[in-house]
Amino acid sequence: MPPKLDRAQVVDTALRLLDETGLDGLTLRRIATELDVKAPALYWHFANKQALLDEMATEMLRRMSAGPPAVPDTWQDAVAGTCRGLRAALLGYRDGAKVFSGTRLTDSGHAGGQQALLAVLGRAGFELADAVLAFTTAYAFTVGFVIEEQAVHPMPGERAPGYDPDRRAAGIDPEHALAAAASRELFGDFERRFERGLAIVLAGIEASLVVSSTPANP
Amino acid sequence: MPPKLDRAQVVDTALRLLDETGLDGLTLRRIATELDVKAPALYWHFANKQALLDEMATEMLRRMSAGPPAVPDTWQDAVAGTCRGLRAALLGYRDGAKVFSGTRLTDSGHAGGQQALLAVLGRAGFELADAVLAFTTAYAFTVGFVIEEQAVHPMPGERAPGYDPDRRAAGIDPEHALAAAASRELFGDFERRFERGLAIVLAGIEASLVVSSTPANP
DNA sequence: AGCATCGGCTTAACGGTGTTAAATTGTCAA
DNA sequence: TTGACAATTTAACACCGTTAAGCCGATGCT
Repeated sequence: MPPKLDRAQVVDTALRLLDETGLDGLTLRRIATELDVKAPALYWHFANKQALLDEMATEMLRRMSAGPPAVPDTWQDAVAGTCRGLRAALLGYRDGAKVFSGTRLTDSGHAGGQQALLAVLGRAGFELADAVLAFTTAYAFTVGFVIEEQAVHPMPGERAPGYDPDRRAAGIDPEHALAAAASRELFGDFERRFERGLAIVLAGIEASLVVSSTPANP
Repeated sequence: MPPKLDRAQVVDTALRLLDETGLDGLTLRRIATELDVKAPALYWHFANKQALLDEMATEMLRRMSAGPPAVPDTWQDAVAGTCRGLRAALLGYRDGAKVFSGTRLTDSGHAGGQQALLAVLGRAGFELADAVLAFTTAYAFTVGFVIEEQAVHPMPGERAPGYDPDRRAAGIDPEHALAAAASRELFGDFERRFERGLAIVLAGIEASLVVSSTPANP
């Protein structure tokens, strides 16, 4: 019997469904139905649901690295490019950040991208430990940022209920005028805020870790 | 009939149970049993499970702010103190970061802490927008960091299965020697890495946002 | 005092979930 | 033709969040 299913196809469908249903609505039965198959069939290809989610997260990253390698000129470009790519990958699917942060990556294929980034940092004069510290810091910032971003914007464009900045500000004790004004700032313009936050992290890396002040592009 | 239950007590028990069972194992029936009550009773006090989780997250933060106000000398101390407090609060419970990042805070009580932090930043010469940017960046870093930290250390002290650094490194394509070496760096010494990452963010804020170099306390 | 109100809980049940065991089908090799 | 084996279905289990209806004890009104 020519197998109807294979792992890649399941992952693919599951990712497509994720956008429609969200992580909570993503059930094995629903995925199976979409594949014209009964739910237990999935257990032939995956040990359990978590294994499928892991593979989904891995596939998300794989698609992020899919583009042209984009050789960067400076280590700043390399780190920023990786972070922008990661953010784009997570924003590419509803609840992408939550799926991602809840899983263990199954594939060490992304080691390639990591390797390239570390190489660039090394060439720019970073010790290995410093390079790791630098990119994990930028990475943590990115994941944390997108998690909050997707809490407000489940999908790019649409806005989650209950996250209207003005309503939110109105609910705050008027004694805390600053916090109220801030909350208005908090829920908009994620694109810009991400870029500025990223710039902060890069500046911090430069200020804290770059020892030999070799100019990036002599 | 003197009510057996009240909201605070439910939240308290749920938080205690969270440590034992983890977020996945935290069911309404289990919480109810622990309170010597049947599951539907909880619906008298909470609209649904999500509402309970929201309140749990809020309570976590409330306990973080519980300590002495800790008036900081510099804006760096203020931001760092807040981030350290947040990390400690999230690490205080198993899956704390996941619970937290999956919820909308119910209480604007934490606006007080926010207010204080913004005030310190304002006094240090930050525009409001810059102050917000600064602390949200530090905040995003903190949340992202702890999420990864708790994926490796579900509870402080114990180590998640499958996250042994050496095993992990061994699984990596030997072509990517850098990445392999890095992965050994990646899973240890979270305390130190957090502090260094935080220092990076602070340095970045200083380099990017501090315009008028007025001393913090004139 | 008697009666109605109502807060706070229980019992019973619904539809749905992830997961397992066993039976079933189709395909290829001997 | 028969047997092995991969891939799927059928049936079922235990448990989940949630809702509806009923019960019981306290409280307030007349």
